[in-house]
Amino acid sequence: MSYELTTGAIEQIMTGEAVVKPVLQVLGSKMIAGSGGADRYRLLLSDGKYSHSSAMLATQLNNLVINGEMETFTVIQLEKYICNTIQPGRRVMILLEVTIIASGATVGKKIGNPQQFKAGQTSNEQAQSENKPVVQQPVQNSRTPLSSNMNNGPATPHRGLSSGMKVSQNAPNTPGGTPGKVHPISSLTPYQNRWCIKARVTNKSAVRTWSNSRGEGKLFNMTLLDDSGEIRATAFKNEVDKFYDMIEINKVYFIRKATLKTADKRYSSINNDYEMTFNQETEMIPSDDDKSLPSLSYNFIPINELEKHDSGSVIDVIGVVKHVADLSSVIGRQSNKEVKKRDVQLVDENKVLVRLTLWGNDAETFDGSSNPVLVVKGCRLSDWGGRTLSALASSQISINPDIPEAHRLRGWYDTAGHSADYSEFRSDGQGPSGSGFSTNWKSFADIKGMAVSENKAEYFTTKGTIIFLRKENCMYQACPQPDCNKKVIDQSNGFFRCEKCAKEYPNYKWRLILSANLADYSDNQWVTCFQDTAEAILGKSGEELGQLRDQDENAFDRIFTEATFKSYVFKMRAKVEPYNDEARLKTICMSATPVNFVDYSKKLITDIEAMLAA
DNA sequence: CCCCCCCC
Repeated sequence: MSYELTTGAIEQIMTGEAVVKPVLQVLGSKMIAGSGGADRYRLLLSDGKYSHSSAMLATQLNNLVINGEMETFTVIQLEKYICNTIQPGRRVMILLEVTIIASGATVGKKIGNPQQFKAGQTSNEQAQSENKPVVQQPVQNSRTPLSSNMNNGPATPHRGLSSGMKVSQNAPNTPGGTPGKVHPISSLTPYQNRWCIKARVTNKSAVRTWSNSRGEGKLFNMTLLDDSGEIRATAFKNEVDKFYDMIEINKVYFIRKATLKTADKRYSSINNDYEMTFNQETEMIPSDDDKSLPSLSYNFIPINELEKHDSGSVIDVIGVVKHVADLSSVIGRQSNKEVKKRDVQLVDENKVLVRLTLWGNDAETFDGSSNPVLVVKGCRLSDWGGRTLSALASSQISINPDIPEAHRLRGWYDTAGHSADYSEFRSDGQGPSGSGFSTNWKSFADIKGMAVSENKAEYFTTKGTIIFLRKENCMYQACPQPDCNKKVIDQSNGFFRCEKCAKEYPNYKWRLILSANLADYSDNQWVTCFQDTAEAILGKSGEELGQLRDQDENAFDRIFTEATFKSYVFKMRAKVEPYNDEARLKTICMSATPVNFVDYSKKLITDIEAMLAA
């Protein structure tokens, strides 16, 4: 098998031309030790004609080298890169995203007979000597909305790079700096440090304080927008004092000398791969309002496309409120506090319905009569029951906003949408979702590989078999009060003391807490079964088991033997919890239902069909 | 350097 490289790409890139997704071969890599674990890798790349060693791997891709996926002779495709001029005639490529086309072992040899590329060996080298990054097309594409059909309104400022890259307005002279050119937000990367943007502040959070094992402090976030894109910025401590009061939502500022880093999509819906952190050097200077700067930016995900996005990510959504549930409340598992909630159903033209949960004040004050158009900027996407949405404290919620998308949805709903049929998300391919039948099929291996985030429980369903039940300590003497299951202390005088009720009782009840090792097709897992599930698995009540243990040990043992190697559909709750300074996956079995083989076979057939279609 | 956002 031979692999074709993009011959001539290195020369083109090094002379400032944008080459879209070139295919190159790795001929070597070298670690450049950095401070504080910030090692970088420099690569020798070849296009078959020329080789060049001025290519740096973005640090988030370091693992590719560490794992050996970039060994010598590997053929790669550059999905995203930028090329910066360090000094006239000296360019450095930074690889931001690569696809491995073929491993070094598979290729096994150097392709072609590449010569070392030297700056200045071509005629157009002088054309590009400005210190301005040349960004190749796919970088720009990555910023265009995923939902183009819903993003063409004037309120969404995602223009092409050519207009975004215009360098027309000068930043002001400041005591601390020299005049500079205004850069588009979309061109900012962690790999350049001399830039100035002119942006409108479209959102500004309250000041928040934190305190954790790494320290404490205060911070606030803001969103900055220009006609090329948007970026999230965070200011901490001193910078909060310095900037918080002077920053006003909707005003325009020149900003420079902040730190750029890779954005974490779990925490924001801002359409940018990077985010900004203010530092002691950062300058933010008010400007006259520039009416050419847009004032709103949404990256709406159509409801039927929510499945294409990662569970846990933060997204923007727009829909008509088809149904509003009554206000209700739940007890937070973590906080143990009561929280108000309200579920609404959102629909759009694609005829898919999704549940959105509003919390706290948003839930209490929400008026969904008259089927308003609801816009939520920054709500969390979850895969509970297929796909559901949950508003966050940071979500910006707007009812019937004056934007084109909202007007279009209004017209559509009033004419057709109100009487249309909608499909709902479901993760199991069977049974109506939203009717307490929600299922999130995942294997034990899936869950272990997901690195379930702390504080957030993952609910999932798997078909598995009991392979071991621990008889020891599977039950305890509990407080006889109906709602108190606290363990009692035997006073050895015929009374049992409950510390929670601060009372002594002449009796107790048996409660089960059964450790079980379950196996599914992928892996096995120790799980905890409390009263109801333990009774279901053992086929005996806690009281019966308690008596049996004291009266007939053989019969007691037999119950465990007989319960072992039976299969069930298990509903589980998995969560990473700290345990002696280490994070452990704690899994609780919520229910164990005998396998309905007709239903389960149907599910398997659906899964197989989906695999074949993919 | 935050990043919790709750329930099934």
